[in-house]
Amino acid sequence: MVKKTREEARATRESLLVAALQVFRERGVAHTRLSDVAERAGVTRGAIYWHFKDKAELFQAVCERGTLPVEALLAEASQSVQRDPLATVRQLALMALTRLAQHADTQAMFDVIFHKCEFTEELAPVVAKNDADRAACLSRVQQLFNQAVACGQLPPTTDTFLATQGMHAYMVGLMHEWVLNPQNYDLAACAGPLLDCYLAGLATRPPLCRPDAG
Amino acid sequence: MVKKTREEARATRESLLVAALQVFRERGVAHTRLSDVAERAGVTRGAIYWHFKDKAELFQAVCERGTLPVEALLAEASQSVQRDPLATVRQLALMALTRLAQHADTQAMFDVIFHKCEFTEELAPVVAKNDADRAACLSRVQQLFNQAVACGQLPPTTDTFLATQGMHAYMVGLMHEWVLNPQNYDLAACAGPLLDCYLAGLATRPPLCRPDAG
DNA sequence: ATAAGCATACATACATGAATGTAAATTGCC
DNA sequence: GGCAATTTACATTCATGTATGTATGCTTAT
Repeated sequence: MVKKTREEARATRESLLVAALQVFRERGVAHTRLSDVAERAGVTRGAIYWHFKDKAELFQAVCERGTLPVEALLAEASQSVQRDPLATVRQLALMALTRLAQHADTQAMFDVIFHKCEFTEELAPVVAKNDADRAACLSRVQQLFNQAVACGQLPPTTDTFLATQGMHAYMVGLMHEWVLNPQNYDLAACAGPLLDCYLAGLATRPPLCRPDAG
Repeated sequence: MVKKTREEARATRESLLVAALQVFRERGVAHTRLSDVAERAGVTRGAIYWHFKDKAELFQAVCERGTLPVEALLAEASQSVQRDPLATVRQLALMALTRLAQHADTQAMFDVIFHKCEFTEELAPVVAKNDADRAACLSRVQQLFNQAVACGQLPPTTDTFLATQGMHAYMVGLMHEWVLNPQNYDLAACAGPLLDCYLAGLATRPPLCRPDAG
């Protein structure tokens, strides 16, 4: 039973991605053998090498499959000029956290990325993509914070660069830690209050100093 | 040249830990060959197997060597009953960030733990220790937040559990991201303002709701 | 429309190298 | 001289990548 139709081939590829995500999460990326992934997907290693050059490319595909929808969200929100920039930031962050809270695959993704993966030279392309995504996201958020300053939602002395770094760190930390133990608290329910807390801090006591700013 | 004196043996062990930290950072823990560590330390693999059972034990030793001083800080601060609990939290966090900013070995440690390491079953003891440390830290911080509520520094309706989760996430995120690119901003200089921002948020709009709280 | 031919989507088998753990050998301190 | 500290040598395991096999879907020409 070889040579499937095009649709079946796509299905095989998809099941490989799903299997890889699972096995990566269980064993860690580096310790994962492609034979395990193949077995989980119900094929042999040959199938993997047909669809992907090697483990790195497989991992990259897994990552892109997971981050694609989030990026779409961000891009969508980046289009329009917002009347309420802070609310936009809040909404974006809330959507990201909500998605994480509700989507099992997303949890698996971030678990792998945060705790089951070594970012070494081998995964250079993934690292580069991560960096680019982060930069784009940070840049967009800082834009929104700048707009927030402009329309009086944030104090005029706000260092929006630092505010953005803090915001991003907060998000990363929340996801990083929550994924470790999803039972710890109900993220979907608490995301709003958690975000509002930081945003309130920004409004009342934003970072001002930045001695090394260029 | 074999059979060193006790002091020399200790020095060998120490240099192995240093070498391991470096190589772990460069290649990632899983991809590190013990032969590389040995070479870096100027010995052979045999020396490693004398001092440590295997790579996991070596990694564990590296971790404990790095987290020991931080734990000491926390333990110290946990002793005294503080008159100004929020300031204590601030000071603890500030010390952690400052140490990270100034101590190259600490940067290497967190770089490894956050980005160059897969927490799989193989490293179960390290994971367990991490969990215990985190739990202790969170518990201590929540105590302090409770005291802060008691003495009016935080609103009486504050959900100190969530506040603690947020605080911890913030710290983790700051370290996680800053270590990726220490040139990005001067952490030692910005840590204070960044912390004050979140703490101000806690004071003005702390998380209240927690539907799933037991 | 259909048969030939080519490309596709895998499976199987193999060769290779690499890292590990251990056992034995070596040397020098106490 | 016995043991501590380390080296050297060895056996084994294991995952990888590749090369080859193969059967089927797809396409084109007639």
